[in-house]
Amino acid sequence: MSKADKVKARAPRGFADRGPADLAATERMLASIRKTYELYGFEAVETSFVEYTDALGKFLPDQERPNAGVFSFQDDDEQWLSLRYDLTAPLARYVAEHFDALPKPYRSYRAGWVFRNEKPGPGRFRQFMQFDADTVGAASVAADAEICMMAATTLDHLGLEGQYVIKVNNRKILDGVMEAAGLDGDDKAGQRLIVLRAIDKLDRLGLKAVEQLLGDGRKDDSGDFTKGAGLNPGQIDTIINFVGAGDGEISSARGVSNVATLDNIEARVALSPKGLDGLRELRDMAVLIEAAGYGNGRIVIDPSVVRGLEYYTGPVYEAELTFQVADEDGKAVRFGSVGGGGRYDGLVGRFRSEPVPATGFSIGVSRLLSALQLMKSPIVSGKEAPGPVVVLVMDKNEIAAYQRMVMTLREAQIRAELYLGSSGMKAQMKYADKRNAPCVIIQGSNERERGEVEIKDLIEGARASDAIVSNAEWKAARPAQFSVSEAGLVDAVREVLARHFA
RNA sequence: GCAGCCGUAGCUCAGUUGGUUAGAGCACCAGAUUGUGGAUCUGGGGGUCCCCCGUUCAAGCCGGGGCGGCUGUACCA
Repeated sequence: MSKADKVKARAPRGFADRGPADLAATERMLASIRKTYELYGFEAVETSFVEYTDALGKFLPDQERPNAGVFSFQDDDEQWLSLRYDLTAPLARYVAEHFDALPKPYRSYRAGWVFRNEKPGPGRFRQFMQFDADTVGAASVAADAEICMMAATTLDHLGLEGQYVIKVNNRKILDGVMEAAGLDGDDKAGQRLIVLRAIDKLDRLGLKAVEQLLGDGRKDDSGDFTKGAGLNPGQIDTIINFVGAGDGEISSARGVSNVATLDNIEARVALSPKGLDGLRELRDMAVLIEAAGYGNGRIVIDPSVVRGLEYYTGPVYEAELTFQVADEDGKAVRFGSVGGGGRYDGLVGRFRSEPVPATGFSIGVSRLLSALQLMKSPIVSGKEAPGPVVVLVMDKNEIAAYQRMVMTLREAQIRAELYLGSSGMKAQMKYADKRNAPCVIIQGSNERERGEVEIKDLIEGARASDAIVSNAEWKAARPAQFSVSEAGLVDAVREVLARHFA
């Protein structure tokens, strides 16, 4: 078979493999998050990767095929199925399906993979992990406040204290502001969407760009033109005034108290009744947040937060990391949002006759992990676990004896393996080195006749090699190597391990 | 989707006005060392020069089209 006929080995774009170091780091991070969620009284639940597409609400208006952003396929009865694209819609399905059996309010958490068929980029994958917590069946903003505080606590427990901000806004206020700008009515729905998207870009593009996007439009660096919302100057003023109510400039409204921000909004914008309703909700939340001690910089009311554009109905939140680090090339990396959420009072109600209020928060696990890795957090960069002890095969006729040594080590709860390849001793040493083996066990005919085994401490040996220049010397010295009786194998290996991993 | 930049070995890249059999470093494998991971030296494997069409005596290099990657932007429910 010529090489041209061979399949090219490559992961599909937007999908990533994960090695042992990443897996261990992820596991440590997830354990910390899980512990916090449990502490807050949330219970675990898991739903399937695949849902009926209509349960996700992802059919296009023509009702014939699913939205392009969702991985979908047809069952043998022609029903459309989709890979879940978040954990919220499936939870709504789960709660509706088991409504009678669940305690209300129902407080649950879950971690899992979600899939989006979108253009991937740095830090953006088509398969990624989210870790959600939701309270279903509680209409009170106390539930929203609690979720925000738990998000803050979670990041605190991950060692990010003082390096993040949970930003809070309310979709009702956004609607109220747009109504105040004369953007109410069904015929202006498209325009409202453009306005929300423009506000959402404040962080990334700045105030000037947002103004352009609210007006005629904006030309970006590549020369590409984005059509704007076409608002008149008065309308633009109303929106910009509102967005700037945090600290008059941009989003991270540090130094401005939440109450002051709310007063600002009220003073600057003649909100509609719906907007005032949202404002009152945020005031209630601010009181709870203040009382619990989260008021001072950890949870901040920020008028520029928009979040996902469809199912949110009330308070929305976004967790943003505020520090900057440089990547391997020395370029500054902005993490942006590592999580977000909000109130979605209509989602469960799609399955039931009565409305079911709900609110939740979602952590982007993959993105948070890379942030923690770039800032060299101890949670993800903990000391690497030692590899297995490798028993070398010096004599292929004695494999049964080597296998017995492996079993003896395993029975003593020591990670161990027999070298299963076919190469010579040098290659076996290289193998053990690459496996991070703390030591190797060597028994050739000489040792066997004496009833002994050689133990070579690879960590100590590597250290000793620094001082040695010639290979002859290196070989002759056999650094960090000693001989024990076969019966003393386990004790000797334990001693080596204790030397390095006590 | 739109725009800009870029496609040569597993990785990073060199390759003259178009001219023999396309190179380097790193990585990998082996030997020097019949039983010792480092270092050194020697050797080796590995290429559809992204693909197709065209121009030419001759294309990695020139032209057209396609595909892929990166960046920005849009979309992100």
